[in-house]
Order: sequence, then structure tokens, then C-alpha cells
Amino acid sequence: MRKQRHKSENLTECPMEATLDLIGGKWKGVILFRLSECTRRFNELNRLLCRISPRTLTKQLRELEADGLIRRTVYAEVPPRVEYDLTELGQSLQPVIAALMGWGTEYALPHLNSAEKDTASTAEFV
Amino acid sequence: MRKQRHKSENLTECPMEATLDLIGGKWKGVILFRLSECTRRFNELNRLLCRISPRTLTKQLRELEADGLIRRTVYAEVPPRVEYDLTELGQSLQPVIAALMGWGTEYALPHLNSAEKDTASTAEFV
DNA sequence: CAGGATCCCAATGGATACTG
DNA sequence: CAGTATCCATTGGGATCCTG
Repeated sequence: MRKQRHKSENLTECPMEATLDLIGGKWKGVILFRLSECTRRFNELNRLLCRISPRTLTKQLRELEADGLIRRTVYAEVPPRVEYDLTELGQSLQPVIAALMGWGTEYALPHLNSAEKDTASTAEFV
Repeated sequence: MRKQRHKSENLTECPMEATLDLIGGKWKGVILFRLSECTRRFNELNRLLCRISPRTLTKQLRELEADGLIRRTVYAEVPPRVEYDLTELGQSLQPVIAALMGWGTEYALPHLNSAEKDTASTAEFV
């Protein structure tokens, strides 16, 4: 995802590609969702996405910031405090985030579970 | 994306992760969009996604099929004909696909273009 | 036509340890 | 607290050639 778009090649004209280029990847969707709930700090995100490494979280946040979807605010305090929130553009993603979450809840999760565990579990309860 | 989910570890309970696990990646969104328009054949898809290699297209189609989102139909003809279309589960993605496309058209594409070409173009027209 | 086989490179992302 | 630095394993995906 995103690959070498910044080397100003690989320009796409497909809306779907463009969108997944920005919010696809393993973590960005979840990050954006968490930031759509409220402003959050680095370690807060790290706890919520408990299986992401700090290194990866940093990278994802930097990319989202570079793409203008989130804002990074540093407070000159001790201990240091950094907050992330959605930009206007990021806010405009709300419907998309909602759609992804909605489908995930209604279809993806049940589908994954029934496919992974046993297909009979639900099949015989009919 | 999807990594070794089939090795029955890495189970997620996050709807967003689950969804992006299924439709994320560089190509799946576009493939699903194209199949949401109508049933299509392999080379047809390959032409529409003109920058994908046959090898990759095959892999993505197989994953989508394994995940129950698309259906693969082989016709015993000469020359061989294979058609792909959405399953019921795939159909249920329509709103999601629409949301991604919509946002891409309205925000992502303009955003990418203004960011990549010149920022001043719009800035001074105010 | 619809791919499979093989080779190979680049990008993703995890683990761990360290720091201003 | 909010990251960096380093190292390394896995994956995505292109190129090319081949086939039922």
C-alpha cells in the first residue's frame, strides 16, 4: 500500500485504488476508527491496538499525517505529550469508517468465526 | 493482509481489522467493484485492472474465492471460459464498496492530485 | 483463454533494546 | 512518554516462460 506513490509515478485515477491507497493496510483503518472516537495519545493507541508494535504504529501515524488525514500535536511538557486527531479530510472519512465497521460486525466477524472454528456449529442449530 | 490467518492464529475481534483483512490489499477493492458491476471473465478483469499481472490477479481471485466473497464458474468449452461473480456475502459488500468509491471520487482523487502536482493551484484561486 | 511455475526484488511489519 | 535504531522474517507483486 502506498508503495512509491511519492516518487510521483504510479498515479491512479481509480477512486477505489486511491482510497485503499490511503486507508488500506493492516492498521490504518483501525487507527482512523479510534481517532474518529476521540483525540488520542500515542500509548493510548498502542494499548487499543494491542498487537501493533510501536515502530509500526509510528510509521502508520506518519503516513496518515503525510496524507493529511490526521493531525499530530506536540505539547512542550515533561513528560512529553503528543496527541493525534482527525483533520477535516479525516473527518470526511466517517461514513466510510462506519460502513467498514458495520459490515465487519454484521458479516466479516461471523463469517470468519464460522469458517475458522467449525461450520457445523451454526448449521445444525437451524 | 490476511497473513497466516488460516494457520488458525491471529484471530481478530475487531470488525475493522476483519473487514480490511478481507477486502484490503492493493487490488481486492477494485476487483470487487468490477464484479459488483457485472459478471466478468479473467482477461476482462485483467484489462480493466491494466496494471495487475495475471499471476497476482489469480492469487487475489483465489483468496476472494476462499473467503467466500466471489464465485468462480468454469465452463467446459474450447476455448476455456471462466467467469467470476459475487456471492451473497460479496453482494452484501455493495454499500461498503459504494462508500469507498464515493469517498475516493469526492476526496481522495482531488486530494492526491493537488498534493502531488502543485499545492498553489487551488490555494491562490480563493 | 486462463492460468501455473519459477525467480526475484521491494515493502510490510514484528521483536527487542535504547533514548531525549 | 513517545518514540528511534537495528535486525530480520514474511509477504506482495512484477517478469518471464510454459501449458491444458
